[in-house]
Amino acid sequence: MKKAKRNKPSIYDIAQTVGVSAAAVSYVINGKDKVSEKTKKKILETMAAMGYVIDQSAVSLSKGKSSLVGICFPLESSSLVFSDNPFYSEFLANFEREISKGGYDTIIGYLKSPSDFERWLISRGLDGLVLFGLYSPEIFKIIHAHKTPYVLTDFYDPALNALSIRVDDALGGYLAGKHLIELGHKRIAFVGGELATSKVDSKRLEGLNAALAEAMLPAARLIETSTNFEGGYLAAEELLASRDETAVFCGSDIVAIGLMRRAQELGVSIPEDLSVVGFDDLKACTYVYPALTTIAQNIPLKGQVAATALLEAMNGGEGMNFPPIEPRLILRNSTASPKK
Amino acid sequence: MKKAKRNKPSIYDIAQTVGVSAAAVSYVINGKDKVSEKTKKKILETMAAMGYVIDQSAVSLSKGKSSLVGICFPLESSSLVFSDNPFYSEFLANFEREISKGGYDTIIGYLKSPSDFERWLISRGLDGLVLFGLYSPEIFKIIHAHKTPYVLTDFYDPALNALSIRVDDALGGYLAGKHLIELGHKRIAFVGGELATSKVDSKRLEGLNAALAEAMLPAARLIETSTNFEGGYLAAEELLASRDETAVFCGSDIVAIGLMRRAQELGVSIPEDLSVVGFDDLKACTYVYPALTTIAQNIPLKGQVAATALLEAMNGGEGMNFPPIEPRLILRNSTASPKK
DNA sequence: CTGAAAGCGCTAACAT
DNA sequence: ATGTTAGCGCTTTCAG
Repeated sequence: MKKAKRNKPSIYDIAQTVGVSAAAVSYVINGKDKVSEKTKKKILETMAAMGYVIDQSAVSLSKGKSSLVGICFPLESSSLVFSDNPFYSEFLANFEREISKGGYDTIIGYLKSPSDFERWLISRGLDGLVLFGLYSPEIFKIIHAHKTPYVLTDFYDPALNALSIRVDDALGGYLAGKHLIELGHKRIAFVGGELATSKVDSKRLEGLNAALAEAMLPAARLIETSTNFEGGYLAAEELLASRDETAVFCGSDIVAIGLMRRAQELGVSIPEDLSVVGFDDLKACTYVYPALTTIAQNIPLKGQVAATALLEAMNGGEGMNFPPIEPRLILRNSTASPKK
Repeated sequence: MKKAKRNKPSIYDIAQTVGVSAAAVSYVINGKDKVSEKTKKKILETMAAMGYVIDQSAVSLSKGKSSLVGICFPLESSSLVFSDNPFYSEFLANFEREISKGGYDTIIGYLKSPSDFERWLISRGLDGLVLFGLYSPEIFKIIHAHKTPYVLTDFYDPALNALSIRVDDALGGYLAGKHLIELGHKRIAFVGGELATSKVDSKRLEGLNAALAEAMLPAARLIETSTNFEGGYLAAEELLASRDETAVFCGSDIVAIGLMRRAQELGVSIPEDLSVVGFDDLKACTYVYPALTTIAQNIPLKGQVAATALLEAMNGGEGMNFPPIEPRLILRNSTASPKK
């Protein structure tokens, strides 16, 4: 195979012009201090002069380390989760920025079949993985077989002793409940994803019910829907069919936003007729009117912590489980005391 | 360097168990029909049986082709453009899905310094590039020096004979103006990014003014701001300081959303007191209340076309410039006839 | 139709 | 402190 002549210089080229061996160049590149200051300096200079740039493929082949991490999004109901819920892109932006400090590039992927996943993981020689959502045992088997460090987000399976970045969802739910109760609400609904598959939402509901119980109030009415705008939009109708509740807590902002939207179309005004609180603290919370009161899970921090944890894991540092991120209530304008 | 024993099989391993040479295996992998059906079949079978997965680093090193494309976002004012404007993530989602059909993985990056950019481009051996925003001539020099195919989005420099994916921005502006004029508005404002750097917004304004001129109406009042929620939010105050205009056309939905938000806080109701139309057709258009009337640029299509064009370019197919995407008006609830 | 072997750029023993 | 050399896994002439 012939490549275009005179492309980029290799370590041999620079070694040759400096008058040393390729190994010497490799040493200075890798910071092994096996080279005298003098030659090191000369090497560095010629590298700059000749515009040397290391070839990652070669490094990868030689070291078995790609400096690539994969981030894998669930492929929910064949829609692009990415544009479904801004949560993902906000997370990605912050994760990427942090992991790049460690010299890693991020490659994105969607979860297709296990065999596609394996091909993706192996052929690229991914050094680490970030996984969103739920994955089958088969997937984990693959990951374990290749000993790839990974971090899970919002994962709750205690059987799996894995790094998991999450917020204290139950506390978040509790906070939301507490806030609504203090405002004087007695009947509260919860709108979230299918509890069977969304552990996160289960926890959030749990927290809400704990607050309710503490105040001797009845447990929340539960409405399950899909975790996106449309889900919230649809749930609004079900919620408003009976007007027993004066407040609703949604498992995600995007659901809350959809719900508010539909409620307004149906003529119920927020927060006068209905208080709503969300969870996540997306940017979009301030896009809507009234601005959405929510439980912040500090997405930027989450992205950053995930990166830090993964970096740690890839450097061999086992254990190092990060404590859950503490959620907090962000007061905006979608909640108020009930009218009557 | 010793790697953990018995890791993944190489073509040698599979060649050995089949009883042929490594070359034969390589041939079948690459679909060169230089191998008899019989052996080909046996090779395929053992590959499956042994769980063979090709190593991209090796391929990349050998062929000088990484099967990786980079997508580069501007790093505006040190903020994460990604969470600033959902446009980017919606584009990315669709681009990624399409390009992956061609066997490419997408690696994301932000534009840092030219030398960082070069390091990124070269060290990963990127096969193609998608560029958002404005780049210095220096950057293009680098790209050209390495002969990397690329596609630009929303780029208007005719001097640069490059693949560029864009919508007909002027037509979009015209459509927006026409709509507002037909509604009976006589004084219209335009809120967009700095025209000096945003060619896109210049074109959109141009189109608006063309419609205005056609109707013998005065040109639009121009308010420049930053292209994000905060920008629109701030612009609202300036716009509403004088109440001469009854309608406003914003260069991007995200700006329109910020503007609407602030306007509502200031007590002006939309569309009764002020009509607003955006540009992009983000999902978020329906999150807000009233839902935003906008000029759709069909983001999914844009992402898809960008991928197709890049695929084409990477396969040597030069030229192939795609026609601009045709924008269309999406009627929602943020526009109405002026009151008086 | 099949195999041997050189080479892609870099790393890491193992000398010297 | 520096050089030699054998891979890493795959592709691709060039010979059979």
